[in-house]
Amino acid sequence: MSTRIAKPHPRMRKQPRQARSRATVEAIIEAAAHVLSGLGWAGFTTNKVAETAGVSIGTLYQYFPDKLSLLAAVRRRHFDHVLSVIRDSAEDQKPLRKFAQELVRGMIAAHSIHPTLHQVLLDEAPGDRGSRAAHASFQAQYLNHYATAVATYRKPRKGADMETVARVLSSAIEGVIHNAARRNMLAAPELQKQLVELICAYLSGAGRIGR
Amino acid sequence: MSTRIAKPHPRMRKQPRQARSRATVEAIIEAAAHVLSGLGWAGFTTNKVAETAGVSIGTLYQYFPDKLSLLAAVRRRHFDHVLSVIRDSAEDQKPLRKFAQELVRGMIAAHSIHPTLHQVLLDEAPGDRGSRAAHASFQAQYLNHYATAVATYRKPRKGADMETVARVLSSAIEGVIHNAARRNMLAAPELQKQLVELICAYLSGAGRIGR
DNA sequence: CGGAAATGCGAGTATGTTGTTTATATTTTC
DNA sequence: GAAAATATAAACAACATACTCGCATTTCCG
Repeated sequence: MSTRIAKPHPRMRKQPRQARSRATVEAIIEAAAHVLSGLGWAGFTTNKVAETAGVSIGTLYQYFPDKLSLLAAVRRRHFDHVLSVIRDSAEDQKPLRKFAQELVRGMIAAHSIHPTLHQVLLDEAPGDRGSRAAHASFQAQYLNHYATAVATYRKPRKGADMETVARVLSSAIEGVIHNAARRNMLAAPELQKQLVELICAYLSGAGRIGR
Repeated sequence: MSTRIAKPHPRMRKQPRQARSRATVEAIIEAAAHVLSGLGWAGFTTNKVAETAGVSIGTLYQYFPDKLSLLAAVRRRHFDHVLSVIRDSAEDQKPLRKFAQELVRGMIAAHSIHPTLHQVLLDEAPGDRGSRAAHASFQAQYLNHYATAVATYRKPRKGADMETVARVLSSAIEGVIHNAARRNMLAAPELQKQLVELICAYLSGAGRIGR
């Protein structure tokens, strides 16, 4: 076989070796997340990202072969973060309310840094061309954590598809948080309380009043 | 007083007089909604809209002075539609479950035509420059209808701010529908049922198990 | 120190996009 | 059949923006 091509990672043009460049790369990704969240995919330009990062455009292209690889880096970082939040809030057995509280607190915290990043990543930005598998994997894990929680806290009822319930729950939470983020209301404690109550009510399954 | 300036509407360059042109304008707005929903704000170009409408670009500019006025037209039409759905589902006294069912059915129907239009209009597209008042008015009415429903069906509980509850409810519903739209799952009856249950559970206020 | 490697710079380019106009053709009205 | 209304699409001008390249600066290490 021929020699391995010097391609350490398909997503990075040059591997940062010194501490300085590692900080630079971090700054670029952080700036990219900031721009993406603040200006949306339409306003996500490489020049803007470089400027925001306080870095030259040339420097950016020294580490990221193109715009999409930068997007992919942001996506990876954010998804890893969100995933860890969900995992933590459901890790060991705890009362429903406690679970809901931790989940809400965690999700809100995760979105407080870059309020609309999550939605932009899911809706506006183009899907991962290179690693569709990674994206699907995230979706699967994400849903799976919710499904686990549902299975734990919700008594199985007739004809209630686990997956659907998990999807409804997750998208409802995301909807509330996204909406609050747009209004800069993420910090409002009243909102957190209501979101917790929504979760608890749905999972403990009231509503079937008449029967 | 001086003569009224011949500016029938600031949003339309030329008023369509014949039936043919009225159909053209309608086709343009419809195409605009379609493009906006399918390609997002980033893909929303006047040329694309004209092409989709099966109309020349020149024709488009005969009736819409610029891109934003076209966007405004789409927004107006869509918001009017959504508003009427909510109004209808809460118009007269009916049991909670009935209300929820009609609301869900109506919202899903409204989103089935252009699945992601609502979100694009709210998130990606720039806000109305000309008629900020109109936009605010929509928001107010929208929330108000929800608040009314909340007041009707939810027994007042300690420290539960009506407005917050209404916002949580509306954004949760929007989140679920938006998410389902992205997956082409709007038609799934199981999803509708779960969404109804979510609404009922939250409004009838279970969840406070321990007390 | 001092040379080499790593890192950073930013003007410049090339390429495309896109909103809009305009001169012309076709259709409708009366 | 003339005038008004409507439709056409080529062309443009302005702009945006992803990306390169040659060179300057900093860090590493003997």
